[in-house]
Amino acid sequence: MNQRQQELLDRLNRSGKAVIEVEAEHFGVASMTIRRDLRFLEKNGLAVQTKKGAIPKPKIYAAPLNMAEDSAVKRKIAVRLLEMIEPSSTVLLSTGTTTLTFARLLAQQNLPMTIITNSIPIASALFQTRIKVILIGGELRTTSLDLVGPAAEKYLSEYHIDLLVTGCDGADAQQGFYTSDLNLANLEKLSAKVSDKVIVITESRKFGRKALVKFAEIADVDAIITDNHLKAIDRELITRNGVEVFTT
Amino acid sequence: MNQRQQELLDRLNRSGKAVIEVEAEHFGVASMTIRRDLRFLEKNGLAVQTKKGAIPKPKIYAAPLNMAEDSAVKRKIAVRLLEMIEPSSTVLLSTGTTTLTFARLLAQQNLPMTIITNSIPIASALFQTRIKVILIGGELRTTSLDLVGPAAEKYLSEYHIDLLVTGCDGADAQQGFYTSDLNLANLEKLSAKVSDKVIVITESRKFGRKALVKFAEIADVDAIITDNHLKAIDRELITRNGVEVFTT
DNA sequence: GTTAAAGATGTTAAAAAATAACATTATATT
DNA sequence: AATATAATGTTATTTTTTAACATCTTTAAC
Repeated sequence: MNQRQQELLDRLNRSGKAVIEVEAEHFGVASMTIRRDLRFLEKNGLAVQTKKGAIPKPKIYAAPLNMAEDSAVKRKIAVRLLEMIEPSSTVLLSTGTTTLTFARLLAQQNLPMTIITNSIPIASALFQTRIKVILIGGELRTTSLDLVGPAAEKYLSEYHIDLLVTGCDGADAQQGFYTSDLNLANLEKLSAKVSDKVIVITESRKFGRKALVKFAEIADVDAIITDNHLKAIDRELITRNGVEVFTT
Repeated sequence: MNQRQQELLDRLNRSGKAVIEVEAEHFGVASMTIRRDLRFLEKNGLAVQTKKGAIPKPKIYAAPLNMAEDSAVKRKIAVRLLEMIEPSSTVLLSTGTTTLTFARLLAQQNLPMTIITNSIPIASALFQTRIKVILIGGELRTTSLDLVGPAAEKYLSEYHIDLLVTGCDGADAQQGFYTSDLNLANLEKLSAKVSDKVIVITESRKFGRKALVKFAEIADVDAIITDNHLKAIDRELITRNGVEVFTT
């Protein structure tokens, strides 16, 4: 990378964008030269070419965080859960999109509490709040920004948790809760074991969809928070197990 | 925003990019329609139009993340370090801006190796590459997205590392290396202990600036990689300790 | 139900931008 | 200085984007 390319990259990072004609003027070179420079920067993962120029390459870790948009349904569930949280308690918040929505809500509340999680997006969402955040170490999954594996389990086994809050990929009112990753299922089982109380938060549409691995029986949990489209029969089956059901 | 635009945004966020012709095909509409949709998404701050399509709008995150831009000096140091890395080795990459620059370089190379780190940005930068990433658990610092504390130390103490790569906040050619956080210093000391080899990468301007806590003597490290503005006297003092110095 | 209006989508010609190919200039090497 | 090599500039060609307008769809009013 030559002097001009470096300065171009610096200007790009400083201002957030580069316009070919403007840069060609600034450096006193042909626009073709700037085109070649931007091509070079893109090739090296430092920039992304846009319509008439380029922008800095979006940092990789930002993208997955943006992926999980908060849906209206998830936000309602999160608000319902918030009412049930004891201030100053220690909560284990497992990876998932609904739990992430809840974490974003918590960040706004800024309560003095401790959150333990295996999700990088959740930890990031709680960054620079009054909440003390402990991230469980482990192997980074290639499918999502969270940590699982034996090391994660070992790490977690030394904690004692007041409340576990987790989501699920699938649920059945008689069978229990499912996730699509075996490693994650193991971690979830252990999480429930070290926690005094377990709450599952999930959209009602997850009911009837079984995923790869079961990580908990219905009776293993203390409460389920879901939206108001939960079928009456499912609700009946759950409460029969002594599990509380809260809807939005 | 209509149904198609919603789904288009969804696909955009999921895959990280949208190509006009591909999307037109997928939705069974004219490419002009997708152009109009992307124009709309850009206008609403949800996407940035690129050469033949668009990417999701890079969200600006907390200041500490954005400040860590790759500078030309850091990139040169990172390139120099890359030449010295054994493929398939296990490297402990400590938190820092220079180490983050190196991680970004590594992500482009996509070598089959294992990286252990206590930095969330570093772990994220290596997400979805062939590199196996292990994130050390611990307490999230409020000043930067990394993990420290007794739990982190306990976690780390069970590993054996080929090579530790770390930066520093301050350095002195006679006294050693400094950082501004006591917890981090403790972790750094332990990191050096569990590693066969230690390389410090740092900009030469850090020399002569002492920070709060010393975490290593000069003689504790095997090599230092810095830029070519390192003073001759500093270089002399370092090599006298049997420590190799590489400059860009 | 009909009809007008507004909005969305499709089509195509014109404009703009990007590329490729080659010419020229600068830089490095011997 | 001669030569090779790399970088930059120029321009013709191709591709992409835009703008303008035609057509189709939806909505709302009557």
